[in-house]
Amino acid sequence: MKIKSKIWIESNNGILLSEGRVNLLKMIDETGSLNKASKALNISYQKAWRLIDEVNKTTTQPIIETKIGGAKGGGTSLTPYGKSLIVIFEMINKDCWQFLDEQLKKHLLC
Amino acid sequence: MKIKSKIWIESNNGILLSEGRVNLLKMIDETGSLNKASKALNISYQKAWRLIDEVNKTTTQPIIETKIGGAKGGGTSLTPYGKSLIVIFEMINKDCWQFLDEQLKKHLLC
DNA sequence: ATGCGTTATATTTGTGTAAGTATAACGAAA
DNA sequence: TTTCGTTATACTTACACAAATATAACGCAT
Repeated sequence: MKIKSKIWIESNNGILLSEGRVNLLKMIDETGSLNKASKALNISYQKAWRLIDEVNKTTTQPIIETKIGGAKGGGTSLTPYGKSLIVIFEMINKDCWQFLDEQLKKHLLC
Repeated sequence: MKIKSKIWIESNNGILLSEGRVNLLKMIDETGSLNKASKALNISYQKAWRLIDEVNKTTTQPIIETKIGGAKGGGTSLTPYGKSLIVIFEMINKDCWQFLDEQLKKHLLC
């Protein structure tokens, strides 16, 4: 018997952050490329791009920087703001899980 | 900017409770019939039945009692255990929302 | 015994989202 | 100026899941 949750943060322009998006951002940070990140997460580049595009539309400050062309073809990296979003989301998510586990125990739902 | 969540409780046999299932249980309690409850929630009877069937598979104690046939065709009602599940789930859900709102404020994610 | 409204299922049909395909643009380096 | 790996985007196809359809079973009441 286990309690689970999915949390996400949205503005009036759409979804800003969810678990999948945060995973993608983390992978971009690791690989320095949206293309590599999508392969690592086993999703299509197109889907990854769409997710990031949506995230971008909801924020005023940019969360990523992209470079097109060049010797290495280009790349994508996170802005400091983007990195901070990951940290905050993961903290809230972790705390939420802990909170829910406590609630389940408290109400003895077994 | 708003934080949202979906919570659900699952056992090793499948999902026990989620928001949709709780709504359905509440409506069954109000109407005394799975058929009427499904119409009230604007979902098909088949979907409602499937949901309830899954819930039943995850619990040892029964959460509903069904009657087939008879003058009024039959009906479905909640057991005391079923009613208590609703109360507990809604309490946890409400508390979770409040918790998340506090978290969002705390981290000033705006 | 027939009708009725319900529960209980299987089977078919639809639909919305995910996946796949295709292609343009870019710019540093050789 | 050609090559390369990437970002960026449109368009088509596939598929899982929801919805719809169909039908059986049930048992009280008339």
